[in-house]
Amino acid sequence: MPRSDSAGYVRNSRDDVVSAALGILDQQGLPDLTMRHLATTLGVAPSALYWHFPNKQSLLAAVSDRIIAGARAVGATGDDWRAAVRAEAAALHDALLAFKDGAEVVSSTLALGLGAEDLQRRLTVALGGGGFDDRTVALAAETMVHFVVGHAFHRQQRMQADSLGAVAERHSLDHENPADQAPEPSAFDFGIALLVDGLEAHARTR
Amino acid sequence: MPRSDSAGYVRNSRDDVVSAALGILDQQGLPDLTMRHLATTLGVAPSALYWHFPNKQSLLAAVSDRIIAGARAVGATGDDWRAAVRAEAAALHDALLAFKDGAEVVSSTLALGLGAEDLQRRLTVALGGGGFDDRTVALAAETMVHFVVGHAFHRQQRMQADSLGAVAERHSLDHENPADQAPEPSAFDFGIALLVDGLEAHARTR
DNA sequence: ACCTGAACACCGTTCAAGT
DNA sequence: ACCTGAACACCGTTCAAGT
Repeated sequence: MPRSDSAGYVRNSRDDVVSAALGILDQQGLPDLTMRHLATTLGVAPSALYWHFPNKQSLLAAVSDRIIAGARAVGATGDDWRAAVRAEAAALHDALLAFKDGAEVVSSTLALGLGAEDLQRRLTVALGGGGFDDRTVALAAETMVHFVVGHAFHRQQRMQADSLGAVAERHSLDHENPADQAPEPSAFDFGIALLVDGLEAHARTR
Repeated sequence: MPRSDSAGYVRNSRDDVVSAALGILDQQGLPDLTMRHLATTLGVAPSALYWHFPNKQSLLAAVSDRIIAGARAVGATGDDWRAAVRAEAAALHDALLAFKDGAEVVSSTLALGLGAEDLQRRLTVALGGGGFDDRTVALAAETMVHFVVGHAFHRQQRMQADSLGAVAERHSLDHENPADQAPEPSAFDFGIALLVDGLEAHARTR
């Protein structure tokens, strides 16, 4: 909560800045999340932001961490590691979709190695229930991260493109059955199922 | 090949522009691939580029298409669709890594639906050899595209980060065995194998 | 602890005009 | 067919200084 200083100007905490950034991201999108725009929203000069963050990338990393932290906790699923992995992947997928351009922000942060490690960590934990060796778990988690983020990114861009233009042609075969009530499994579920099945096959050959 | 005009200034074709852009991308990286820098390299005013391309994104889409077109042709692999899929994935992966920041450029173009369809198309064709139904092929291809691009992107960013800083800590368990001679299968091979195995399992349950 | 003010060194894009 | 010149509306970042 920004407070009014005795000196008359606003004082923001680091968390205030991240919250304002998330607001701009969700309502206007990543292209409008500029340091100058963010500063204006906070009622502050652009240079003030550099007291809280050394640069824009680290701000985006903090935003990214908050997006991932919003992923719902997955309840105990008994001894079914396959269900646990699927649930964890779905929770992370939903968290990326919960904010406009969320997947893109997390993708760039992840690529730069600046944060969002919780994504990989949660999948790693879920996969741990399968009793695979550490290397297998790590590689499978990495593969899933690429798929989860890539899918969400692609989906979000498509939504934006669709809402923007009267584009006649579909550029993907994955149209998610917008009207159906009992649709076939989505492209996301399919991809995750493929990976889980692959892991089971891998386990049997040892 | 840029020619000198009778009027005294250079005349570039659309292909000249794309080639110059690829050169800057590979030698300086995506952040330095600006319209102004590109124009300077071509000996032309920035506004001249807008005769060839309506905007920067469409320029990047053309660059992206050239990167994908550089993927080596995969020879006939007999009747082994698994080998064909693995070879195709590896060829595309290598093409993305052949230019600095290549994966990032292709990723953004792909996300915006502006090009790079050849990526999906080649994997789709390779998967066709497995005799799956069309929907399965399309979804599997999409899953693989996300993995191939995501992996290459991540890897390229890591290389850049490593070359840049004396960063002590590893942020991934995938360290690619830089010195080993007969290394374990790479994270890339592992991911692809997982997907191929998953597809086979899927096929058996029909 | 948090912010201002001014500056530096850039961006992508448009458009009328030139050859 | 391809380019110039000038302009518009922006960027991220630094730094000395203020309270």
